[in-house]
Amino acid sequence: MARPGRPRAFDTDEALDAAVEVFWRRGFTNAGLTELAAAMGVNKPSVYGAFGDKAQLFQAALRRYVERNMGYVTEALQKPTALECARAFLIGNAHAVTMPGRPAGCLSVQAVATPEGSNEYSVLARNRAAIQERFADRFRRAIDEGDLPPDEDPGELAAFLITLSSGFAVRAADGTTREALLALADRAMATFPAPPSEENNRD
Amino acid sequence: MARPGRPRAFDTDEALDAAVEVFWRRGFTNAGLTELAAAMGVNKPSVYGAFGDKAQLFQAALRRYVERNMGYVTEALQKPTALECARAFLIGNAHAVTMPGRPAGCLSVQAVATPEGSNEYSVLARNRAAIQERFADRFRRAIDEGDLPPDEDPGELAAFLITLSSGFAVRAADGTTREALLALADRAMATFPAPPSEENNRD
DNA sequence: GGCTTTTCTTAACGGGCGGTACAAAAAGAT
DNA sequence: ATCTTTTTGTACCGCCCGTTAAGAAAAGCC
Repeated sequence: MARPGRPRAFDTDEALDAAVEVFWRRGFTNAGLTELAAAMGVNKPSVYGAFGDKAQLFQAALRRYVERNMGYVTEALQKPTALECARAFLIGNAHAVTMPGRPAGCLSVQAVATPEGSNEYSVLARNRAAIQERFADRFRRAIDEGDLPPDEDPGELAAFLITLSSGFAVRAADGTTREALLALADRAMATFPAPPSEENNRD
Repeated sequence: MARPGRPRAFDTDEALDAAVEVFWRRGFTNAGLTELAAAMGVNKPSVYGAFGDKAQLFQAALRRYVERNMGYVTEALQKPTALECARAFLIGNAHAVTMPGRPAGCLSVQAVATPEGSNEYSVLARNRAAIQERFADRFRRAIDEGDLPPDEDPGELAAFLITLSSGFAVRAADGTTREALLALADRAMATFPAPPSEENNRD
């Protein structure tokens, strides 16, 4: 089982969690390798040994961030109706960007100011686009199921949600409270289109 | 009139415009002084001579950005009704963050990932908060003028607009088109509360 | 003409950045 | 025990960062 060689003296997942925290708080460029290694409780060469260079570490951190702090996205997508789905997403996002004891805002948005055209930037943009696409798919299904009006634009509706969540992330980083964001989520949901007619699926 | 000493060989306003462009495209941390000076068409010591250090240059650039690229805020605030005011702000913002030939997004949001607690960060956050407060004041007046329902929350309404505009900036930086943002602005305006009753001011 | 003042250009400064060479240390393999 | 493999800690690399020292150049002042 155990491979030969000196065993790693630290838990890679715990170290990665620490890296997530630093990138989340400081963004990609501002997070220094010395700072990262210190937060991870590890020497710099060990970081390179376990994760590769800074760019690879960032991508690993982003993946971990998504799976540990963006579970609300998948949960929201599983709600039975489009309306519940959208509401759960906004509420989940408002909570995620205002978690007590964690950095305010969203790792993905916090790192907007990475060098343009860099791999880091496009990874973040693609991440947002992928989530948007999942919601667009969900809303297309909702139209098929008669859960949304057939003339509704599922892509635009998804874009609306992602745009709001990006805004939430910026405002949370500015110090906006969870309660204020939840109130904004409520307000935004007032635009959400009602089903075409009550309990009338057209299958 | 003319002071003694060798005259400055460049136009400080033009140089500042070039600095705005760089900060806008790259954010505070990613914008290097070598890069800034080159874009400004000036040697580094001249930058220090004319603007002070990087932080002061950034603040000067932000001030210029506000007065040259955020005129739509003041214009929107002068609209006769709260509804027109809000709509003009969102449409103006959608245009501003998608100006052809200029960086996508907003300088103020692009620099979110400045070191937390730094002067640069708090200057940006205060800038957003100040704009939000101007809209809150405008909406308070609208309630007095019977232009908004008296039970409406002017601060929350203002926060909603600022949050949307922050989201617009992030999405524009991601490549979202002006048309798509304008559609989102339309959608958001659907939530906007109507006046209490038609053409009925209560003065 | 010199003298003063200001900006110009050139060339560098210390420091922190991302990244690594090296050898000691700790495990399995034989 | 000795060899091989992998991680560890230390100490360092070259580079680019923001910033500045030094002196030449260009204006007004007298």
